[in-house]
Order: sequence, then C-alpha cells, then structure tokens
Amino acid sequence: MDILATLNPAQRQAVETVEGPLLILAGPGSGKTRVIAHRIAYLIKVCGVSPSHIMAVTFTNKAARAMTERLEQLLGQAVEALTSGTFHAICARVLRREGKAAGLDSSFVIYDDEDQLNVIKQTLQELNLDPKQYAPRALQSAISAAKSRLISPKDYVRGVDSYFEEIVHRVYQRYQQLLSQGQAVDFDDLLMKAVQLFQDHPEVLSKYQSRYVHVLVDEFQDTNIVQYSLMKQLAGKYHNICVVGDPDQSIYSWRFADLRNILSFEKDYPDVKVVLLEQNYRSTKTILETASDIISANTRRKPKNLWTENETGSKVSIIESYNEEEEAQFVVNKIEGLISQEQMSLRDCAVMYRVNAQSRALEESFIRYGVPYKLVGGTRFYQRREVKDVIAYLRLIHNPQDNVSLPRIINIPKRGIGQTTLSQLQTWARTYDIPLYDALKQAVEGNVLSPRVTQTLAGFTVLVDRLISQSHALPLSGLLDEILEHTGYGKYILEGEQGEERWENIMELKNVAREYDGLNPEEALADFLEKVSLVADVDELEEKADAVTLITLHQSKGLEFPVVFIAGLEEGILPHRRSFGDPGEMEEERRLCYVGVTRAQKQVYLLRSYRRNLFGAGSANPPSRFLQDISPHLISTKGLWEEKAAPLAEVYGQPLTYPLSTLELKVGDYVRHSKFGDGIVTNCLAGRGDHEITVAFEEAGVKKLLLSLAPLEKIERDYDFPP
DNA sequence: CGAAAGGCTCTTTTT
DNA sequence: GAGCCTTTCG
Repeated sequence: MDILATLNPAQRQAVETVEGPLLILAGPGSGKTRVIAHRIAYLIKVCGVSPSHIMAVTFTNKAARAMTERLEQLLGQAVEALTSGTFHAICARVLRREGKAAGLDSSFVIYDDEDQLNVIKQTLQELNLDPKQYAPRALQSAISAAKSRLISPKDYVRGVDSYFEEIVHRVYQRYQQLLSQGQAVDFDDLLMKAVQLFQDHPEVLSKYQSRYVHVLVDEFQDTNIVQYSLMKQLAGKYHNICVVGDPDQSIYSWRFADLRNILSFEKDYPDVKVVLLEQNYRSTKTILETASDIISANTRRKPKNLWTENETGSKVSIIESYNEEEEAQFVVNKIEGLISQEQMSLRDCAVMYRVNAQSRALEESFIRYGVPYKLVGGTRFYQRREVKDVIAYLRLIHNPQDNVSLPRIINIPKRGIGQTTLSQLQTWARTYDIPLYDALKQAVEGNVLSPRVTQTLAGFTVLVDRLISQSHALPLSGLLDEILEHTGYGKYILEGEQGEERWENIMELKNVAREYDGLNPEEALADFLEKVSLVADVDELEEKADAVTLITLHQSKGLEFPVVFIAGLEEGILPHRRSFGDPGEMEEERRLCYVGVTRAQKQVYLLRSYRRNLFGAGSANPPSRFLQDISPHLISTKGLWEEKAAPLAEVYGQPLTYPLSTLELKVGDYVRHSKFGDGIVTNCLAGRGDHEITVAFEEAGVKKLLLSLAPLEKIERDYDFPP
C-alpha cells in the first residue's frame, strides 16, 4: 500500500518532511491522527528508520493505542520497538531504569491527586499551619505550578514575594522531603525528575538522544514547560522533532499547559517548517461554520481558514428547557427518535457537559428510560475508596516506606489503631526522620507504648511482613486474595454499605491484576502499580459497547461522534463562572465549547436550561454568550433568544406541560404556607409553565419556592409584619 | 478507641 | 449535596 496515496497535499507534506523541526497546525477533524500514523509508517517503510529510533508522545494512553493500531494496520505488522505513550508514562519508564543515578529507587510509587493532598495535610500538621487558612488544594496547585516550571524548593525561595509564597515554600520543601523519604513521586515529579536527571547526567541523556532519531509530540498546545524542556532534551542531537497541535483546542492551561510553547518552538528552531492542515473531513459545513463562529470571537488567536467538502447537513439545534430534568429528558427522547427514525445507534451519540456534576440528571433520565449509557469519569474506578484501599495494601507491600499508604489502611478494617496512636507514631517518625513503618517497628521493639497498643501494632507488623514475603512467591491475583482474606478487608467490605457493589469493584481490580500473573511476582507488582497510577478515564472508554457516551468536554478532546449534545450552555456553567473575571480564562471556555462542537460529524444539539439545580442550590442562568455568536442561518430553532420560547410540545414532539398553578400572586401579596407559616411575596420570577417566587416568612425566613409545588394559599392581611 | 452527629466548606477541568 | 472535619458521648 502506498503510504502517500490517500493523503491531501498538506498532509503529504507533513508526512514527507522527515528531516528537521516540523510544526503541524492541525484543525479539528483534519486527519491529524492519520497524519501521525502515516508519518511514522513512512519513516519506517520508506526511510528505513528502525521503530526503536522513534518516540511518539500522546496525551492519553488511549491515543497512543489508537495510533499504534493504525500504524500496524498500515504496515501490516506489529511494531513493538516503537516508544509511545504519554509524557508521564515515558518518564516513569526512564526513571525506573535510570533513577538510581538521581537517587531514586526503582521501586518508587507514584502518588495521585488524593495522595498528594494527604501528604500536604500531613505537612501542614507538622508545620503547625491551619488548613483552613492555607487550603491544601491551593498549596497543591502552587506546588504543581512550580514543578511545571521546573522550580525546585531551592529555586522557589528566590522568587518568594508574599507571605503566602513563603508558606508555599515551607510546605513545598517539607512535602518534597516526605515524598523522597517514602520513595514516592507525584505526577509532576515524573516529568521534572526526568528533566533534572538528563540535566545532571549528560551521559544518560546522550544515550537517549542517540536512540531517538525522531521525536513526535501530539496535542502540543497542551504541553507545559517541563514537557517542552524534556522534548527539547530528547531531540537535542538530531533535531528531528515534529509537533502537532491546534492552539484553538488548548484547554488545559489550568494544568499549566503553556501556549507559548508554540512560539518558543518557532524561536528555538528557526529552521522550522510549518504545515497547516485546514481541510476538515469530520463535520458538515454547518457544524464547521458554527464552530468557527464561536471560536472567532476570541481575540487572542490567529485566524484559521477551515473548510470541508462535506455536505451542508442539517442545522444546529438550540434547545431551551425549563430545568435540567427536562433537558435530560429531551436528550433521551431525542436519541430514541434518532435511533428509530434515522438509523443512528446509541454509540453514535455523545452527551457532553462542563462539569461532572451535570451527569447526574442525565444519568437519572437514561436509567428511567432504560437507555444504555457509559459514563466517562465521574467517580473514577481507580479513585474508588475500596479500590484505592486495596492498592494501598499492595503499595505498602511493594514499598513499606510508603508514608501515605500506611496510614490509609493501618486501621481499615478497624484493628484498634486509632488517631492517637497514629499521631504518636508520626511524631516519632518525624523526630528521627524515618519512614512511618520503621517508626512503628521501633515503637514495638522498644516497648514504648502501652502493652495493649504494642501488641496490636505487633500483630499488624506480623501481618504486613508475612504479606511481603508472600508477595515474592505468589502470583499477583493470589497476593490480592491473601490480602483480602488475612487483613479482613474482604469481609469488611462485604459487610459494609453497598458491599456487593464494592466487592465487584475489587474483583474487577483482580481481573486487571490477573493479567500480570504470568510475570515474576516482583515485576508483576511493580508494573501493576505503575499501570493503575497512570491510567486516565478516557483510556478505559469502551468503544464496542452500544451505549450513549456521557463525557466532560475536556475528556472529549480527540474523540468524534455523529451526534453531539452539549448540555448546560448557560452563563455560569459554560462559560463557567470561575472564568468571569479573567478574559484569558474566558477564551479558554470558548475553546472548550469549540472542542465540543467540533467533535460532531452530523448533528449538534446545544442545550440551555432556564433553571438549574447544581450543588444543591438552584439558580436561573441566562443563556450562554457563546450561543449569541452563532449566525442565525445556522440555527434551526428560532425565537428562543427572545424569551418567547418554543412551546414544550414543539420541543418534545409530544405534549408535556407543567401544572400551572391557578394561584395568581404578585409582589406584596400575603401567603400562608403549610409548613413555613405566613409570609409576604418579595419577588416573582416568571418561567415557562411555572413561577419561582421568593417569600419572606415571619418565622421561617426567606425562601424561594416553585409555585407549582409549594403548598401555598393566598391570604388577606391589612397589617404589616410585627416589628 | 470508635461511632454518631453536627457543622463546615466547597463545589472545573485530570496526566 | 457530599465529603470532610471536629466534637461529643459511650
């Protein structure tokens, strides 16, 4: 098969330019993945480059897999020697192999978000700082920001410019000590330590530089400064560096992705060639135009000229609903219609939203109507309490110095080791600057605690030590069984709330573990722990199952669906209210919307709800400003904008009305509520089919009520409230 | 030590 | 609403 035959001229240029730095600016649906796969195939087949000399970095493991599959299809054979994966996965591999040079044991564990937060809380405690005053989250973010810019605790102190930064410095310093003492790294460390390793050990770097003759980086717009440095280091010898990205799809600046990397790239490699991929193969003309309308309102961007030979297609629907339930109901009804009337299948449809909390109403509706769906994200599998507990046991066995895993499970199930004892042990550990587990053992041996506590602790160490020795002999799934049985954890879960569901999750984890049973036990455990640390939700997304996909806009990047629903196009949701004060963030919200729309091949439904309950509190949000930027000729539904909403029957295709109370109320009227007593109406908010009224009750205070639901009657009073 | 209750805050996105 | 934390009581 001719690798170049099916490519358009721009794509072909991107594939054939194999020497020197190359920047590919690829619009959505422009065949980016295809170009990458073809480029690698071209390198291997036409240029005779060995796959082992190529590194391809992707944003998710799933993208890496997709790319490899495509490549193998093209070549008609497996390509095992190719290095591919996320920056994090690749760095983890490098550090396992070379970490010794940087003082990192090869059995290091990788801490996730929650683990990090635990370490920070512990640090605050040690430093006598009040977590209310210094939010652990904020500190975590500050530390991550520093690491993303390659700033070590030592470097950080030089830039300290405020009291908060002073605190950050102190926390950062101790945090890092605790991590290295426990032979642990966090996500940012994976990248930063790799860069430092290469910096400090030129001989190691040179080995990798010689190996990787060609380096490719996908989703370049979402790389941060560390990743950029790493990429530059690796490509330092041959300069055959190809980066692919789309500034308009940059949606991870909150994770310190830095769009300036694109500018730096052009500056650092003056001989760079730039290829624009502007022909879209994914979407209809209407969808592409809609997307362009939305993104064009961003001022800090380079205009692009996206075009497509695809058909015009149907118009984009803007659907207004009364509340999120109605919104969800519309989605489900519509999908049922698409399936019965337009030969769509469930897997063709995706519902996207800004925040995970929005999935709830949607899920309820899907369940009620019995429509299969798959939820990406939410409470993620590897974040579930029971899964993390079991992993914590495994981590502790693998690395008893793990200062986060030990406190996590030391008293789960309950074995009489409470907060008091734990604190004592932690103080001990800090005093002698030793890992917690060592402190525990010393405390037992030295007999410094009460006999009862000592005995309990001794029992625990025997348990752990036995598991450790078993871990050298048993296959991984067998080790897992041992843990469940001998720690009592299995029983504890089964007898607890939602026991069966939680047990199922553990069995699911065991299924994953079983895949490692063939390896030697040490390696199996290490590989398994690494795998569970570095999986993303999208990685697990099953394409085969016929079900509707529920997914956040962020996670939808890189995917495509014939039909896309975007829920919650309201001020405060999309754009999110946190972006209101910052034009830069607002532009990112817009890009997020753009990413969502450009996922669609055939049809787009933009949903907007008049009322929305999110996080317990209800609110009435105006329609999203992004809707305003879409040219009227692209939209099918008219009039929504001018408050005279389309009647429900029209939206649903079937009559559906809200019970409109016959009670006529206006501001100043007195009412009696069966529970709250008497009060006065202070505000009326008219909705479609219902009214939200605000009542100041004499006793119960100010309440917001829905007229249709509230047990209210109008009363006559000729006097004012008592003073 | 542990269970239960109450209060509090925080609600974005995730490798 | 939920999850986290603190307080209280047995």
